[in-house]
Amino acid sequence: MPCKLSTVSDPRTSRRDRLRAQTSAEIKTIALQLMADGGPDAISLRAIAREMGMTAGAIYSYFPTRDDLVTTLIGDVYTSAVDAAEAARDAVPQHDPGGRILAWARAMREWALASPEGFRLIYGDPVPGYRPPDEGPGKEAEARACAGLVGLVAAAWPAARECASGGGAYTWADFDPALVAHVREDFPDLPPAAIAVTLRVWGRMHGLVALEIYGHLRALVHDPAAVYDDEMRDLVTSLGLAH
Amino acid sequence: MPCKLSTVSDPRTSRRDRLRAQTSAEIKTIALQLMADGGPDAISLRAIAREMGMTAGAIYSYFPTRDDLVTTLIGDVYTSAVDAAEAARDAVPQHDPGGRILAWARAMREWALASPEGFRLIYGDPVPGYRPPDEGPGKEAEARACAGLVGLVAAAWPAARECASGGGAYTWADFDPALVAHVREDFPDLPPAAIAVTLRVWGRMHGLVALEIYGHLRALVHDPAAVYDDEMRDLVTSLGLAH
DNA sequence: TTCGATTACTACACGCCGTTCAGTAAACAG
DNA sequence: CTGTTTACTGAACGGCGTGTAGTAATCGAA
Repeated sequence: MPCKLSTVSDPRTSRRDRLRAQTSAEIKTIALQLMADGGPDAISLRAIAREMGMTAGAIYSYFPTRDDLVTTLIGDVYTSAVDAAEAARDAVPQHDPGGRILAWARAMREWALASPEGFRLIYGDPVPGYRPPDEGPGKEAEARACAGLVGLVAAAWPAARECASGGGAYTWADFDPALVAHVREDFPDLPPAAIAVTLRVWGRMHGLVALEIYGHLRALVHDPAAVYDDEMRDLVTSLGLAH
Repeated sequence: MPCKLSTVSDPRTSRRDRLRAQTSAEIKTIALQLMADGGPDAISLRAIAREMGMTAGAIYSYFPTRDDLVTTLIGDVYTSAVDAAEAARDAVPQHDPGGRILAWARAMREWALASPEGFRLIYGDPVPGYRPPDEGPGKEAEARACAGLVGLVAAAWPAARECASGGGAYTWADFDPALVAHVREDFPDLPPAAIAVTLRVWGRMHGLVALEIYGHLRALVHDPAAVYDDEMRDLVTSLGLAH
């Protein structure tokens, strides 16, 4: 425990700063809790303040507007989701690229089912009138997710090339420069078509989960997990991997 | 033109009924217009009434609540989308099942791009706090869409069976009874696994479009259409069809 | 044609929301 | 101890969905 002798304590974390960080964290915690209870639209500054015994205006000392609070929440939630996916992937040995893809996919689906509001926050209309910013922790987490997927595709690449055949020829210029730079640094031998395959893999992992989360699947099939697993196994197979 | 002699005109469509239907249609038109301009959350009863030179309360003579209005809009929009998909499919001859699948998929994507707000209305959080009802024209349109997809899969079935291998065995009891009845009546030779394949096809068509509409793809690739087309061609191939 | 009933609509009120702003009291730095 | 920065309150503004009482027009039938 650090010394309590100095009334100023550490100059970088004064008492005020600590209280501020604590309050800021409490706001986010309560916001996530409200979202879990009543959906993303239940995140109202007044409700948060009510829960904290404060006034709505007080929150403006911490977040300049409600959308900024939501943006921060998206960053946190997205990061936790990608953490879960990476952990699940890394629990499968590298010599089983198909298994790593399955692990990633299942982790993403289970995360989405565990906190559907988080999924809506990231992949849907988060809240009325909200438009995601072009940068920030949310985009950073998305970049991590994308990089993870590229890694999965790269591990399957020699065989997965088949999957890309038939499509038009891709150039590096067809994709986001930042993503391209990342990919060419980590996987120098990968052709541009691999990014297209990665995006397709992403779409394939995303589709059934999105339908399920938004209630379009639940009424039609009793066990969406089985269908999703079939689909993901087919995906792995179509990438030329065994499982 | 029907006679204007009788002041009562047709008893089934009295003057009141005609005015009522007209006003109701105007409400929906303006709602769709507001949605196209400012997203689904721009559909506010007050804005609609303002546009019509009325008071917000007047709309309650036509729709018991705002969610009912949205539900009606979802039905209209979904129906128009399915109409477009069916028309595109039927423009391709039946002896080209792969082409019909491609046509359906492209029509759905183009419809979504043409009215992304409509897509969000159906496949996303339509408006804050809205929960879709268990019945109504929306569900009916969804049933039509599902039936259309089953038809596409059925046309590919002898070859598409491969796609279903590897997965667990499905029973009719695994799926929605209404859907099952529909399928068994129209395609008596189809096994239960075909429904699972249909749902997977749906998910595959949906995934990339959802990512694109919600802005997750646009930043990464310049031509999402090319990627989507690759994916759909791969889908057709994996169903054992040529294109 | 006239009269009672139905209907469309307005006006107003209630409670919710995000946001802003002047004022206050505490915590801080020197 | 003093002057400044900070966190917070309380009230206000406009907008929202939703009810409710009242009004004026329309309708069905005597």
